[in-house]
Amino acid sequence: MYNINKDLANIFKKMAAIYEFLGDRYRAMAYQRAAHIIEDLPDDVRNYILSGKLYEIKGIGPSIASKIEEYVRTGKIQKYEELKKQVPEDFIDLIDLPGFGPKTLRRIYEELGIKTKEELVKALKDGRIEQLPGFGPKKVENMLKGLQMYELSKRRILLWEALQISRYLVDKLKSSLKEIKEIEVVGSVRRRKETIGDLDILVIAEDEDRMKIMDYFTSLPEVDEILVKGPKKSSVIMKFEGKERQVDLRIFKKEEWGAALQYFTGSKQHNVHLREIAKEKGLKINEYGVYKVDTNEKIAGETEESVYNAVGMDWIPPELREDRGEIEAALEHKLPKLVELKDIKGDMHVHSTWSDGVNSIKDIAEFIQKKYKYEYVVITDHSKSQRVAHGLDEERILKEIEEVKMLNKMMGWDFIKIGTEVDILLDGSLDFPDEILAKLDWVVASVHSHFNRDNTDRILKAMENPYVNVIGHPTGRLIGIRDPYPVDMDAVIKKAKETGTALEINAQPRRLDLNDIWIRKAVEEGVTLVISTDSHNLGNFAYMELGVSQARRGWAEKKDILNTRSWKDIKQFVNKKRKKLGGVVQTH
DNA sequence: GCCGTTTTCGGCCCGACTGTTTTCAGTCG
Repeated sequence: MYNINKDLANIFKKMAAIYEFLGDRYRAMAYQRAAHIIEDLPDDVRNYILSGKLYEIKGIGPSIASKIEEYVRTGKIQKYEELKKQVPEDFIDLIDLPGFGPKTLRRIYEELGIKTKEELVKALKDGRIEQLPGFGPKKVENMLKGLQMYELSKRRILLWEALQISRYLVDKLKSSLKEIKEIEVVGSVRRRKETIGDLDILVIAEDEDRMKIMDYFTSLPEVDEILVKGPKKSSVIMKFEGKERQVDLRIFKKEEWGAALQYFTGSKQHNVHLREIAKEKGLKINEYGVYKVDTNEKIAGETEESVYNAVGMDWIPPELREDRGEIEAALEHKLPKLVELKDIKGDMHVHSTWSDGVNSIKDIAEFIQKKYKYEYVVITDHSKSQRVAHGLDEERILKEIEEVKMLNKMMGWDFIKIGTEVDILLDGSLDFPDEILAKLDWVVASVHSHFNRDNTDRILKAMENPYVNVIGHPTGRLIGIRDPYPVDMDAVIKKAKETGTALEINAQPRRLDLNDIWIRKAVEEGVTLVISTDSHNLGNFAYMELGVSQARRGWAEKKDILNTRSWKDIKQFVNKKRKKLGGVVQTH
């Protein structure tokens, strides 16, 4: 069964845009919210209909629920078809462009009769729009710029790239300006979302130093264009390796810092929900602090903890701030104690020169021991079906096992563990016979072919093998490049629990697979997870940070992540499954 | 269109900056 949540979310987003154009702001907000909710659902909406739970979802009322049912039944939403006729087709997308709001577009449509993007560009250039009352040359210029940026502004960058840029800018600003007392990158970077649009930076400084900081910031060599420049906020377009990014800088006072961090970290839905609760308690939250509504007395704001505490909540880790239940949990003091990078004891999916990695096993082992202080590393080279990756056949993997034994002897202890990333073949069988798999410490099984067919049965069958310990990158997606292959993840999660197989959180920046939604589902079902870097060179080991933040976004605690445990415990995990499914138990 | 241990009607987060204005609407995050 194919997941239709995304299709529905897209329709509701478009309906929201149309309602905004029509001037029905609040109805637009309702649809926008519904779109987000549906996108975040861990299950196909059809399952919610079947279980009668659709009407229990907060934010989905009778009207939107009936539209969801209509779409499931007929593949269409009649109301949407009617709405589309009331707005020129091009305008639905234009509403998202910088410089184009609903009011502006509406006037251009009504007063000039413009219906397409081409006509719009023409009218902007020949001065017709500039002559409308309330419009002027600057506004027209900004609209043209908005159109130009269309493609660019829509493209999001990977979290990893955003983190590199963020850290560079923070270092640069902090080391160049002693006036900056504190600096932090906020927004979706701080929440560790898998892709990032703009970068938001906050600093603390004295009032009299503001303009000096803004002058320095807006004249950095990477700045391509200044969009906005004021004493409290500046906005620029920066160019990094040919790619354009919007970067915002805001300056606050020390006593406002916590409120500012909270406000600009978002997400928007999280903040709206938080403010609603504050309001119920007679409080008002803005980016400067928390205030009593009746007396306007400021009661919190210097630290983020004080802001959350003021409304009766525990501090919420940024990775959870998506309005997916964290606010309710914080009110009840039931937030999870999330896994941390320092909890990680080893990496369990690594490629060496034996297949398609660039470093020898010896170099990998020495590097990891020195830099990461792990207790173990598992080498998991490809199996023979992966010809392009120099996958190993039976003969070569036996030699690899010998090499690892030899290296461990040299190092004086069993730091290196030997495993494989074995291909799950089309029929669900594996690319190595059980006799080989039985000799290994750890087996990752992954799908590397036939991405278009339904891969559920194939993966379920692989999980039934007593030697398969974890499913690698379970959905096969590549962010921004390839959608997940069709797979019933609910069934995979169930089977994982049943068979004692772990699921991987692959930390490669473009994979981050499982994603946050599926991690949460797996955690709820009590499935064990493994965070692995799938490293192909020494630099890749740093991706562990991304895997951990993704796990945190999925509400995972230390106990949910296998590689926070010692190797003794991991061996127990392996043998438990082998025993249960009739495999040969590891003794070494 | 959604929501409600103050409300089933009347709200729906809030402030900065810009561009166009002689005091503010529109946009943005």
